[in-house]
Amino acid sequence: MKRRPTIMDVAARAGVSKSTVSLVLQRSDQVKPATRDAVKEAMAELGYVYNRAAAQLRSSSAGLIGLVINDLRNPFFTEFATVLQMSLADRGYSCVIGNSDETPALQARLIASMIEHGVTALVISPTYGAPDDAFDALARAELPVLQVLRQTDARTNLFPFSSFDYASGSAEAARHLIGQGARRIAFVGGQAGWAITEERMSGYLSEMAAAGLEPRVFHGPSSRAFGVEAAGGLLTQYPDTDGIICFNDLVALGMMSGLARLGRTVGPDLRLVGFDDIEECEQAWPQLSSVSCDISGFATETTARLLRWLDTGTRPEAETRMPVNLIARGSSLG
Amino acid sequence: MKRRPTIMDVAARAGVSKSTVSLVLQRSDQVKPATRDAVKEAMAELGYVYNRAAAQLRSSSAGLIGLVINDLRNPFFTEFATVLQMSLADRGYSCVIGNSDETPALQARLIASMIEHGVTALVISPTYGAPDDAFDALARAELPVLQVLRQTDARTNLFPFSSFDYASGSAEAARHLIGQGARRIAFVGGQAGWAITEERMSGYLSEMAAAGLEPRVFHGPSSRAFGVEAAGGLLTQYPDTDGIICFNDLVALGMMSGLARLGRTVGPDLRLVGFDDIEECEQAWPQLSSVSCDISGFATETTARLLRWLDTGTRPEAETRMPVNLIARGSSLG
DNA sequence: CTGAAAGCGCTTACAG
DNA sequence: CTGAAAGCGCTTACAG
Repeated sequence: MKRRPTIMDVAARAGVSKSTVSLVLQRSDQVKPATRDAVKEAMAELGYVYNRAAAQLRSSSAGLIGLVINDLRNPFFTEFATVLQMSLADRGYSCVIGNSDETPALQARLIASMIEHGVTALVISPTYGAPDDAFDALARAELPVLQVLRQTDARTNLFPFSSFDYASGSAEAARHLIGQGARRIAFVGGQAGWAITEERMSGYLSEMAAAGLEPRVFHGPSSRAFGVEAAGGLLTQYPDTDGIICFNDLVALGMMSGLARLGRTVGPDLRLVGFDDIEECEQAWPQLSSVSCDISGFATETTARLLRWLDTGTRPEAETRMPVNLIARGSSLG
Repeated sequence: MKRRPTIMDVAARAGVSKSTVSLVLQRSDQVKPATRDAVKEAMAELGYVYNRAAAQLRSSSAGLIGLVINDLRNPFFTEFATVLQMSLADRGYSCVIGNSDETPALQARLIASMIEHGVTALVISPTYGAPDDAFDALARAELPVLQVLRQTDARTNLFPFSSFDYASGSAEAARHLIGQGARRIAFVGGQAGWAITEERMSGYLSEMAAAGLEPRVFHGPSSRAFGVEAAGGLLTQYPDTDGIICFNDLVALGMMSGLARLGRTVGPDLRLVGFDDIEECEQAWPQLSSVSCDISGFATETTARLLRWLDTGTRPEAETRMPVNLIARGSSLG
């Protein structure tokens, strides 16, 4: 276990002081090019590796961003986390990541651990059901924190919130189904009481009311398994259903599968719309109509918003909503 | 921006020296319970937060594990990464994570950045096509490194490799299809030339040869999109195909969808088997037969293997294979 | 443009 | 069982 070379070793080899090496490391332009090159050569020769822990101790920033996600297995969040990690890596930042698995206790531990690691900032898609003081440790640490996709802490002035305009998305989906002739339209999925369920349902409820139609709502987990199971439950209770808007694509895709199992086909008699427009929608058969949320664009925008905050020191606006739009496909057309 | 309290502050408040505080932090049992409680109380009162960067600088370990994954969007790897992260969190470790996206240059940058962050160890499911010296930086850093799911560096004595026994899995799948009466069986998916493709195909090839049957192979990306597209290509070239083994479930699920689009149904005339047994197999209709790899068990086993290495200092055996087993479902039965 | 010096917040022998 | 001291590898004013 030989000692890793330090800036002292590099300095000695390059014949400069360690301050100069440090300046080269920080790409300072007050170092003469010739000196810089000599230092870089010495680094290469010695196999020098930058020690971020030491740098962080002194300057209190290690280029580490914390990422806490409520459900990393859901492809919607996987895509968000992956694109965010990759775009941050492009800008020289690393990511510590944690799946809170919709569990407040786990989320609390993850947050604490990321603060200990001295993350520069935190991006969190929070778990519902956590105590109101869940973010207090973050406030005390005076850490830049972005709430994304879900807002659980009301202090959006402290923890800016960004998401999609879900309400108008479900309104568009409802108008689309009504326009296609559907009348007995159900909303399926989404945990009762979650703010995001309310948001994704609100446009449906208002459009149904505007059209004088009776809503029918089936809440449940946002999983494929629930969709499969809900197909039977829904058709038992409301056999005449002719349109379905699902809380998300997983539920919708599960529903398609559950309906197929019951011998029902999705199409003119039973129109189906999902939410999120994950990649799989296009590959399903029939192709799944969905309210498209550009999650990859949202992730790069999140990176941009965060780095602007870190660079300029000005907090982003309290709430931002990215537009969504319905992609109508075979499951609700024809 | 007030200064965070340090162990000095805690020591002062508790009326002990900072060494004692440090010992409490490390759960040393040479501190008298009464003293320990006093220190803990002082910490709580001051809102003390452990500074891992400082600890790491001194002791060169921050409880950070690096995780480099070739394709984080593939649910098989997502599940692995998620379970690994969660089981490591259970043991007090955090994860820096990076998606190399099957890109050698990205992988190299991720590895370098993780070394700079001073990770305690690295778990990598590597990208194919990287230069032979891709792992050299890791060897120089003398970092414990586990190659998982794919082996790209031959030095398994340095970088122990663990994966599944894919060859016997595809053999079992082939025997199953032959037993069900299929004779014109194709293997679809997997990039030509990748070791993992060879492994997953080898059992199929040997069983076909043993049964005196002609193999038919369609290589391509391991994605759902490829599966959709391959359905047409396969049936055009070999319309009489009566059995298909796919490189992974994504290809198989895409294939199911592509076949449905062409008006073909999976079942007695065209039996289908996937690989990995991701959760979706059970929810598809017909349910998808698949070679089950217990990826979640593999992830917790990886955590155990890694921590054993860190705790005892003895490197795990050079190669480990977890058994797999075929789960026969509707797509290949009846 | 470069160097000497202090210090970030811990851990780790070493005394006592 | 507890304390005093050194040092991990950087960055950051401050001189020159």
